[in-house]
Order: sequence, then structure tokens, then C-alpha cells
Amino acid sequence: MPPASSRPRPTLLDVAAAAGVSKSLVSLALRGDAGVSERTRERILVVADQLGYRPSLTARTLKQGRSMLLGAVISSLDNPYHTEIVAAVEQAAEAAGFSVVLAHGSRERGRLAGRVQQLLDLGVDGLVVVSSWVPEEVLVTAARRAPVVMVGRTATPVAGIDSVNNDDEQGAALVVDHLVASGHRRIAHVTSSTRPAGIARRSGYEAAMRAAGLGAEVRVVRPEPAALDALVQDGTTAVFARNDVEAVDVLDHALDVGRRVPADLAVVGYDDTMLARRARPALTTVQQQRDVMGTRAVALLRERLDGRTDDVHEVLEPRLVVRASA
Amino acid sequence: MPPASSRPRPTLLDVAAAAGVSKSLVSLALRGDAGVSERTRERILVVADQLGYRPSLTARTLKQGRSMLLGAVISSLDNPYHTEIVAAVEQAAEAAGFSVVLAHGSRERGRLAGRVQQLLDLGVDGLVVVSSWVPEEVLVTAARRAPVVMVGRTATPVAGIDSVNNDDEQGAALVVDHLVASGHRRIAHVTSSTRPAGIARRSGYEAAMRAAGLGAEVRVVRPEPAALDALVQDGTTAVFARNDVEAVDVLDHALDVGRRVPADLAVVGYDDTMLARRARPALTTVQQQRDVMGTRAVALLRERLDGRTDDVHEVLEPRLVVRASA
DNA sequence: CTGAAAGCGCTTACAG
DNA sequence: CTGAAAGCGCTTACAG
Repeated sequence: MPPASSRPRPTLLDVAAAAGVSKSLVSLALRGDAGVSERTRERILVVADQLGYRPSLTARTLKQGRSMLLGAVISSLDNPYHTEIVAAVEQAAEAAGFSVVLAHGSRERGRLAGRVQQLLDLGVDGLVVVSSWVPEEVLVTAARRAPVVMVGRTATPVAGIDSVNNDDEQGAALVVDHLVASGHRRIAHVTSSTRPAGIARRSGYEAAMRAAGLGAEVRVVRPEPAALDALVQDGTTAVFARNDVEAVDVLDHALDVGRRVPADLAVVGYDDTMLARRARPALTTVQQQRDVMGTRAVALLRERLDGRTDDVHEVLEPRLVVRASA
Repeated sequence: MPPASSRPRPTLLDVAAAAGVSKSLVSLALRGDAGVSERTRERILVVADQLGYRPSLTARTLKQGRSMLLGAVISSLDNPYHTEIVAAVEQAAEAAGFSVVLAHGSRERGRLAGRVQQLLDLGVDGLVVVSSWVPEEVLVTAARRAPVVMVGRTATPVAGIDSVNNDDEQGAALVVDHLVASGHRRIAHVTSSTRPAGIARRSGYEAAMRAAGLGAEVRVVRPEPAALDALVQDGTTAVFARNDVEAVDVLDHALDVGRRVPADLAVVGYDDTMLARRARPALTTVQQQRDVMGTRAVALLRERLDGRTDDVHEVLEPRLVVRASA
């Protein structure tokens, strides 16, 4: 007996032969075409099932020119923010009848470009990019082959590519306003980011500080031990970190040097990932509407597939989630 | 002008026409067949490039019956142990000329079964399963369509399916022996797992304790606050947790109730994920040979594709990584 | 060294 | 309600 896995899979023709009909009829019956009698369909379904028939998506895709497959690209698998977005995209895609294949690039530009190419070669009908590391020219080239939507912001809008992201400036303002309302004045911003979202959060922080009359207190610091040490000792009472990961670093450092959070130092993050819930004390943070982002990303792709040609950039409102750290 | 993304992609026929040759020749030239003159190949490559030609993997797969695609299935995206294994598989696959598509099941049996089906329908040449949650009958059915390799153990070997995993019993023994050598006698095991690997680590712990003459000290506890409290207060001096995630929980709890680690309580994990390096104090843990696991998983799949029919189960030796926590 | 032809497994008008 | 035929974009013997 040959190895089980080399047994050739049954085709439409096998089912047709076993059911004593033509293969066109099998195809029609399987997809529930109205012009097939109930009894015939029934019989064909039973035969197909007995044979363990599964339609070849490869053949169908070749014929239809559509794969019903969406590609999702993320920088790396180890950032909960990105994987949580992808989960939302998958859910929305599934609801729309698409499957999602996932690719990541270990945060390397070259790898990411390669993965985009690979997904395109695989025949995806559209691409969701959840990474600011994909080079712009790669996005532009990709968009000539299939619609592309960016989740999260690029430095400047890329022609031909839709986007959906949250309003980082407003998110930063929510944080600053919350801290000010709690009586803080010496509020520092911790960031190591050169990415567009990081830059937006930083400028949102600065604008909100000025708006609160605290322009003189603006202080931006990198999440490094020496800088954090200085910060803890110079009278800073609150820290807004550019994301949950860096907020947790601040948290750990503060506790290490004997500061209490939030009594001595209030700490706020961004993204509302699982890190925020797991942190101790639990992290006050900014939540993006992940489900909506996923739904809108898929919807934008479908509109492109239906022929839309003008670019759409959607901006969603974030909201503050107050927990124990601030 | 039509939307960029709807511009039909060039085919072999377009390239042939533009180069003034037959499409067979283009196919041969593109894949570097020896029987095509250097000058002709050169010219064809240039034309293909100008047209932005990319071969259709869909058509190629349909014709060849092979996709050069491997599927990887993991329980969920939020477990660093699983995603780090997948990265190793991807690297090995790439080196062997395969691409990898990744699917996850949010730790739900039904979803996981669906993802396996989906990858198979996509036409993958083989499946790497990094999840003990995929129902056994799903694995068996899948193996009739394509070779399947389990990374990590199943409760009992599944006929027709290869596996590669580390020796959990030995890993547990390494931990116990290390703790005993450091003078510990009251060594508890923390676990919440009902999975095969968890069970193996637990029995490895028990066996090693008995072998060290500490059979009377065997103590197995769930990672829950009440149980951990009792443990911290009853003279236990060391804890071996079934994985890094639960070790970090123990760590946090011990520090919360004012115990010093490792002075008052030594803590050891398993898996050597990024959590272990990030923990404070950094976690002593057991490292599996992830790269080797990835390489062997891909190799086993290729052997099956080349016709091997008997089952192979590989067991790799883990090693202890001593850091600050024990 | 090069071309004409068949076929992978589907779907979809087109006839009947 | 059902069948014969063309074609999606490739690869691969087979001729020349």
C-alpha cells in the first residue's frame, strides 16, 4: 500500500463518475446552484462526502482569478499590539468569507519586503499591512498587483493605499488631560520610537502640555536606565510612555529603585495590550478600537476590489482605560 | 484609466509575444533550463522584467501538483514559546526552498481544526503542528492529504504522524538536580497543565525527586494565589514551574508577599522564552533546541514527500540555562 | 536550440 | 434540468 499521504485526492471527475453525472453538474450541485434538482444535489453531496472530496482551491483560483484569500503582514510575532490587530482582521475577514494568511518579517525591512512579494505571488486578493517598517516603494509596487490597506500610520499618506488608524495625537491628549486632572504637572514622555505613530504621540503630548499651560514642563526621555534614573529623581510625578511595552519598563525601573506606583510616580501606556492587564499595578493605557480597525480594513479592501479608485484614510477615536497605575 | 490594482498581470504569453518567442521557451529560460542559449535567456529575462512579470504560483501548483508551501499551525499567537518555534520552522523551510503560511486557532479546538482544513485546501505540501490542542482525529484525517509533523508531544503517538520534541522528563530532572545540588530539599512543582508536555514534566519532576531520595517532599501545586500563599509559608524553598509563564506568576507572587528571589525562594521555569530573559530576576529555565526542532520538522516532512512511510519520533535533549532566579 | 500540444482541476457560458 | 467544450496560466514530454 502506498503511503497514505500520496493517495491522490479525488477530483470533480471522480465524484461525477461515482454519481453517474457530468462534472459540470457536480460543480453546480456543490455550490448550491438553483438549477439543480433537490434529489440530484442530495445524491451528489452524499457521493462527494463518501469520497472525501474537497474542491481544489488552486484550480478554482486559477479559473476565477480570485482566491478569497487576504494577506496580513506584521513586523514581528512578538508584539502583542500587532498580533491582537491581526486577530481582529482575521475575524472581520472570516465574516466576509475570506481566509487570512499571515506573514511576519522579524522586524527586518528586507524580510518584510520579501514576505509582501510572497503573499502576492501566493495570489492573495488583498493585503493588510500592520507594520510601519515595510518600505514605501514596496507598498506602492504591491498596490499595483492587489489592493493594500495600512493599519496604522505611515509618515505621509502613500498614493493608492488606504489606511485606518487611531488618532494618536488625541490619545496623547487624553493621557495628559487625565494626569493634569489628577493634579500632576511634571509629566514626562518616554519614547524610543522613530515610527510615525510614536512621533504623533510625542507631538500630541507636547501640544496637550502646552494647551494645559505646562509648556515649560515638557520633557522627553528615552527608556534607558540612566535617563529613567534621572527622571525618577528630578521631581517628575507622572510618565506617559509611548506604548505598553515601554510603560512596563518604566514601571519595573521605578519599583526597582524603590518608588511606589502610582503614589510616587504615575505611569500610563498606550495600546491596551495584554501587557497592560498583566502589569502590576495594572496599567492605565489608551485603547484603540481594534475590532473596528479590523472590520474597516477588510471593508476598504473589498471596496477596492469592487472598483473604488480614490484613497480613503480613516481615523478612529481612542479612549482612555484607567487602571491602577495612574 | 482603470484602478491600478485591476490592471491584469502579464502572463507567460505576454512575455513570449514581447520577446518574439514561444511561451515554452520563456518558461524554460525563466527557470534556467540548460537547453536555452545564453543570449536568448538574457533577452527573455530583460523583457520579463520590463513587463513586471511574476509567474503565477497558482498555475504552477496546479500543473506540478506541488506548492512548495508548508503550513504551520499554532494554538495561539500570544504564547512566545509557540511563536519562537514557528520562527525556527520558517527559517528551516526557507533554507529548503519552501514558504510557510501560518495559522492559529486562538486556543480553540474547533477553530484549530478549521485552520488545518483551510491550510490543506490552500494546497500546502506539508503541515507542521505546534499545538497539542488539535484533535487527534483531525491530525489523522489531515495526514491522508499531506504529511504532518507534530512539534511537541501528543498523549500517545498518532499513527502516520511524525513528531519531534524535547525530553520533558529529562528537562525536569535537570531542574531538580540543579536545585538539589544547590542545597534545596523542599522543592515544589507548580503546574496547571493537562497537556502531554505538562504531564511529562510533572512525572519527570516526581521521578527525579524520588531518585534524589526526596520522594516524601514531592508537592504539586496549581498557580493560584491561595495555593502559592500556602507554598510560600510552609517552608518550600524552591519552585519548579511547568513553563516560563507560570514561573513568572510565581515570581510576581513571591515578590508581592515580600519574599526575595532566589534568597527566600528559588524559581525555575521551562522553555527559555523571552519572558525568562525579561523577568526580574532573570529566570533560570530549561532550553529546548528550537533551531534543531525546526530543522528536523522540515526534514521529516521532506522525507515523507520523498516516500518514507514508517513513523519517526525524534526526541531532543534539553539543557538547563542558569540565570539569577535559582 | 525552439515550437506545438496536452493537461493540471476547476467554472461558466452555451446547447439541448 | 443536464452535458460537451473552452479556458484560467503554467510545465513538460515530444517533435523538429
